[in-house]
Formats: sequence, structure tokens, C-alpha cells
Amino acid sequence: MSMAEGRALRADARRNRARILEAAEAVFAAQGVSASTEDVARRAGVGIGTVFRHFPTKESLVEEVFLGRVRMLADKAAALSEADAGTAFFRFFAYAVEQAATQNAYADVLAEAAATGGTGGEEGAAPSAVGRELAAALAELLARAQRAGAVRADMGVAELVALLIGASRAAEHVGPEVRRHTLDIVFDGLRPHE
Amino acid sequence: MSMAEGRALRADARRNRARILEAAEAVFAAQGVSASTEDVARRAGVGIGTVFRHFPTKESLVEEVFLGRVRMLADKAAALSEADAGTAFFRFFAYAVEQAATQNAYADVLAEAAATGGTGGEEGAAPSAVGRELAAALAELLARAQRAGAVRADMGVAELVALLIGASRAAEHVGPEVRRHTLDIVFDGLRPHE
Amino acid sequence: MSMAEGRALRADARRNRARILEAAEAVFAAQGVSASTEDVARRAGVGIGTVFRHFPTKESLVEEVFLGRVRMLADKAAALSEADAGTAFFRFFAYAVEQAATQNAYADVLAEAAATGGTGGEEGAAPSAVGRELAAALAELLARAQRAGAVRADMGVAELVALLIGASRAAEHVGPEVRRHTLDIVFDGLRPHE
Amino acid sequence: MSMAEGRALRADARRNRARILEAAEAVFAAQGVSASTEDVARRAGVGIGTVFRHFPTKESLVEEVFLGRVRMLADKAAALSEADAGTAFFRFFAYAVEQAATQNAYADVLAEAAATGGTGGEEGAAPSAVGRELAAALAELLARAQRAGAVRADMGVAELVALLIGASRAAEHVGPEVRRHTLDIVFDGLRPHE
DNA sequence: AATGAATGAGTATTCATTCAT
DNA sequence: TATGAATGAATACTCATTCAT
Repeated sequence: MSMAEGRALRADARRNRARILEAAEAVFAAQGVSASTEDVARRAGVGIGTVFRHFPTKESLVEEVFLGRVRMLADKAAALSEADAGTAFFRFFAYAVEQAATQNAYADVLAEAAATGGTGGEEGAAPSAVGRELAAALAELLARAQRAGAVRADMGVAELVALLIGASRAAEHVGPEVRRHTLDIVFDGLRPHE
Repeated sequence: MSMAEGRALRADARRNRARILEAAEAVFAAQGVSASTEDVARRAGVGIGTVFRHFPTKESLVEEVFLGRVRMLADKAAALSEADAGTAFFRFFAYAVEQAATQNAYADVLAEAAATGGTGGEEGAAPSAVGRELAAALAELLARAQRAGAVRADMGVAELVALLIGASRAAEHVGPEVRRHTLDIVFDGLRPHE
Repeated sequence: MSMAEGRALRADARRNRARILEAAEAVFAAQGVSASTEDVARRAGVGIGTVFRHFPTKESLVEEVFLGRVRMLADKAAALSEADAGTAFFRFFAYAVEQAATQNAYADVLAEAAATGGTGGEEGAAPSAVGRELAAALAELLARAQRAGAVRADMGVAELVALLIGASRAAEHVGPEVRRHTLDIVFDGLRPHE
Repeated sequence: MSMAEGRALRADARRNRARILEAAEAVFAAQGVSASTEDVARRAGVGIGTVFRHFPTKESLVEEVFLGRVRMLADKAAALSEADAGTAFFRFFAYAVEQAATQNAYADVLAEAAATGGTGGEEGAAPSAVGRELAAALAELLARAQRAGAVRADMGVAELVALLIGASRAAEHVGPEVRRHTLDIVFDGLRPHE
């Protein structure tokens, strides 16, 4: 009441919230989102009631976890925009796919969130602010790479997102070597065409 | 109770098994594999006990359903092998992806089954006979296309499967137009390089 | 399939259903309807799943229990109709109240069910068949007693039900002597007036 | 933290206590006593901890709220004692019933409280001071009406309380017209006989 | 062989109560 | 003293699996 904070949670409450999200991220990645909320609580070292105080539904917890991952990718994309356009683009693509490979359960929802940000996604998923953020970052990255002649001009963010989704999903199922090789094939497809 | 037994009952049982598989395919496609076994039984018009007599676990039922889909793909691959190599290859790829797009719940397990068939899959899933069958068909299809010069030589079945998985997963999340366009990009990547 | 039964439950299933209802009756009477379903199952000696198989909601179980009580009262009312009208009426009233006194949690819902059967009840409770049955029996009982001059003419089933409810509820809170005495007062009020 | 403490805080606390009771009265009346304590706190505009500081159990809060209602009835009874004995008696009876009709969740506990005040109540509930107060007021009211010949002599406070409870409970279930009519019947029963 | 009733571990969610801030 | 975050026992309900009929 004396500090100027947004929805000020007490320090330890904020800490707990973070721990729960962390735990959920780990648990969902390991067992899929059908893992029990109790498992998340146990891993976070808090009572089950605490989880539900912070996230009133399991669904809301799942959403928040996905949002966290999307936000991270968006940050990464924004950061890379400054560098040499083509390199930045391909480096980001590889990075995003690599991430998804280790956090398997997320890949598609992550991508879905991105898709809601203004591409060609089909379902009426909530067009989250962060999703839009990511879409904007991707658009920038792609446009620069195209202007630099590193990426074919006849494609948009929708295709980019689709390829990210696909490559991420594929990455879950194969070893690192095949992953790299497969990515090279996709990259060749992305380059300008004679 | 007073009918000719032996063969008669066997035929009945076979019919039931088929009906259950059909029902499961429909139910899982509609509600995902987390649909209840009871739903499957109801749709098949049999008792729940009958389902478990034919498939001792739910998991075994799910597997069998997926196996059915994989078998279909393998057949398609084998059939196309006869045609012009390049055309066959790309036509099959597009077909498989299109299938996955409409049967979304299956895509990943389908892909997993394929992966077990001798590629670079990581988990220790049993390398099912059908999976191997599919892998063989894919190998044939790929080899012919490569020999015909329609597909780059520096890739194997592992990469093909990875791309199939990825493209299938991506297909679930985007509309048909983006899907086609994305596939073109991947196809360009698959063609022989400079 | 060979016997002519309504919704034929297997013999043991019917037995279980009955046991569950009995157990629920006892448990609800002792602890109120907020007693846990698990308690009911335990008392009935069946698994929790069995309770839910027979009564898909706790609410449905509660309803069924109440219905059982109402049905019993209706039977009693019908049986008494034959006897001397005045005696029958007052005997039934006393009996119903006595019942309620020992099965405290039910009194009002029992009465509510009766009220839905065509009296002046306020809420939109489902006009259950049994409730209507009871109302009809009550109407008959009352009309006969009135024709016999044993009960005042200026009242209807609505008032009778209200008095039954009230006397039943009151009976829960006082000892048998006071109960009898209180009932006498109400009976005096019910008799024709100078 | 720097204000005049001692009295000042006490006054604050007293105000909070009152607000909580008010809120509880409203919330319980609207949703029944199974409403959550958090709802009460929210409505009172205080933290949940504050509610539990003033009332160490939820039960104690519920009791206090009921006590308040009983106290009100006792006051009413005392006030009416001054008026014409017969009128006072019947007016009070009607008033008490009318109250219960609109505040349904309370009726039985209210009645219980009254019952503990020295009548024939069965359970070992603590004979609260207020309950005794009410019983005394009722005794006075009744005695006067009996002396005035307006109420039958062969009944005591126990029967009066029983009838109040019963009429109150009945009042919850029927519309105002039936309520009035039913009350007339009870009143006829209460009047001196032949 | 087919049935469907029975089972009970498991799940999300609520809520009275405690306690650090 | 007031706050509200944390707690965890309790609850209704689901579903894969077993087994008597």
C-alpha cells in the first residue's frame, strides 16, 4: 500500500508462484500435461491448495506455463533481430527447434500461441498479447532476412510458424544428428529459389 | 447355446473385434485417445467386457488402432512404388500429411510407430512388424526417387520420417492453403541441390 | 432377455441397489444429507464406484432416498383410507409425524415432495409422480374426514401438508410427551369450529 | 503505527466485529450456513484472518449470528408483554413465524436455541443465556395470555416452542396465503377448548 | 464367448484453519 | 491488530480393469 507495484503479491507469494510455474514446466515436460496437479505441488514443495490459489484451474496453470515458453522465444527473436539478418533468422529457427526438442510436450501449443498472433491458424484460440508479440517479432525477423536475400520472398509468417511447429515436433522424435540433417533440408527449402 | 459352435463363435468373435477397432478409430479420432473405453464399447454395440477380452489393456487397443493407420500408409507407399519414382515419392508425402491433418489425434503416435521401424527414433518402443513394413516401403520409395534424380541423395529414411512427422504435425495447425505452401517449401528442400 | 421385467437388473445388482438405498437412508438420517458418499458406500459394504453406478450423482441418491420415504407414507395413507374416516385421518397424521421424528433430516424434503404434488408449494421442484400420488392420497383422506364431520371444512390439502411439515419438524426437537401434547393442540385446531 | 492505541484499536475491532456479524447474517440468509467463511470476509470487507480472530471457528460465527436473531425475538416478546395479553401472544407468534419464512436458513437453529432455553429440547446443547432469556419472555407472554383466558391453560412453554418451530418450518414451504390459513388453524387449537 | 456390475485408485477442486508478514 | 498466503484433509466423480452370471 505504500509501494508502487502492479498487483503486488507479497514477496514470498511471488516466489511461490514462480516455483510452481517452474515445477509445472518440469513436470509437464516430463510426463505431459496430463500429469497431476498434486505432482506439480509436490515438486514445487508447496501444498496443493497453494497451487490452486495461484492458478484457479489446472487449465489456467497449463496456459500460464505455455505462455512462459512463448514469451521466452519472443524475447529471443527480438534480441536476434539486430544481428545480420540471414544468420539471425536461421540461428533463431535452429534455437527454437532445439528448445522444443527438450521440452517436448510444449512444441505445438507454443506454436499455437504463435499462430494466434495473426497468421493462418484455424482454431479460435484467444489471441493472447504474447502470441501477438511473438508473431510481430517473427515478422520482423523474416522480413529482414528476406530483404537481405537470405530467405525466399514467396512466404509469410504463417508458413514460417508452420515450419517451426513441424520441425519442433519432428525434433522430439529423432536424435540430434538426424535433427540437424533434417533442419538442413528445411533450410535449403527456405532459401531463395533459382 | 444350441447353435453350431466352434467356427461359428470364432466368426462372431472376429466380427466383434473388427467392430471394436472401427468404433475405437472413430471415437479416438473424435475425442482423442483419452476417450473412455466404455465409449468405445457403446459405439461398437458390445459390452465393456468384450472389449477387454479382445484387447487386454486400453493401451493395446490404442496401439492396434494406430497400427491400422500405419498399415494403410504402408500399403499406399507400396502401391505407389510402382509409378514414376519422383511423382510417387512426392505424392505419397503429400498424402500422408493430408491424412494426419484430418486425424489429428493420431499424428504423433502414427509417427512414432513409423519411427520404430528402423530409423533414428529414441525411445525403446517395440519395433513393431508393421512399423518395419512401413519403413521398408518408405526406403524403397525414397531410393527409387533418389535414383531417378528427383530427390537429393544425401538423406535417408530417418530424415524422411522426421520430415513426415513434422509436416504432419504442422498440418494440424494451419489451413489448407498455408499447408500446401509449406509443403512446397519442404519439397524444394528435398530436391537435389545446385 | 427371456423374462418379462422392466429395466431388468441382475439379481445381485438389485440387491446392491437396495443395500445402498438402505445405507443412505441410515447415514443421512444420522448425519444429515451432507454425509459423504463414501460413508454410504462403506455402510452398504460396496465400493464407491458401485454407488455412482447406481446413482450417477449424489443428488440423485438423495432424491431417491426421499422418494422412498414419501412412497411409504403414500402407501400408508392409501391403506388407512378404508377405515373410519376421522380416525384414519388423525391416525395417519400422528403416524407421519412420528416417522419424521426419528428420521429427522427428511421431514421437510419429504413434505416438499408432497407439496409438489399439487398444493401451494412455492419452488419449482419437479412434480414427481410419487409426490402427486401422495397428494392424491392425502386429498382422499382429508375429504372423507371432512365429509364425516371430523375435520373442519375450510381447509385443503395445502394446509394439511403445511401442518404435516410443521408438526414433523417440531417433533424433531422435542421429547415424546411434549410431542403428543403439541399434536393434540394442532388436532383441536383441525376439528370443526363451534 | 503512530496513532493513539489502546481504546482506538478496541473501537476499530468492535466495529469490525459488528461488520462481520452483519455480513454473515446477509450471506448465510442468502446462501445458507454452508456459505464459505471467505465469502463472509469479502462481504464484510475484511481479511479472512480477521474473521477468525473474532470468531475462532466457523461454528462460533454461525452460533453468534443465530444468537442475534434469537435476541431480537426475545426483545419483541418482552416489548409485547406490555400490551393486551391475548393480542400480544398471537401477534408475537405470527411475527416469529413471518421472520422465519423470509430467513429460512435459520429457522431450525433459531428454534434449537429457543429449545435450549429451558423447554423439553433433547440434545445437550448449551442452554445459552440468550436462549434462557427468550424462554423467560415466552413464559411471561404465555402466562399472561392464559390468565386473560385467551389461550388454553393446559400447555406450557415447551409446547409453545414446539409449535413455533413447526409453524416456522412450515412457513418456509408454502405461500403467504396458505401460511396465514394454516396459522389460523393452529391458533384455533391454541384457544381454550369447549 | 459375451455381458455389465463391481471395484477402488486417482483427479480436480473447496474450505476451515494457521501463521508469517 | 489486520492481512491474506499457505495448508491439506475432504469430497464428488471417473475410468481402467476384474469377475460373477
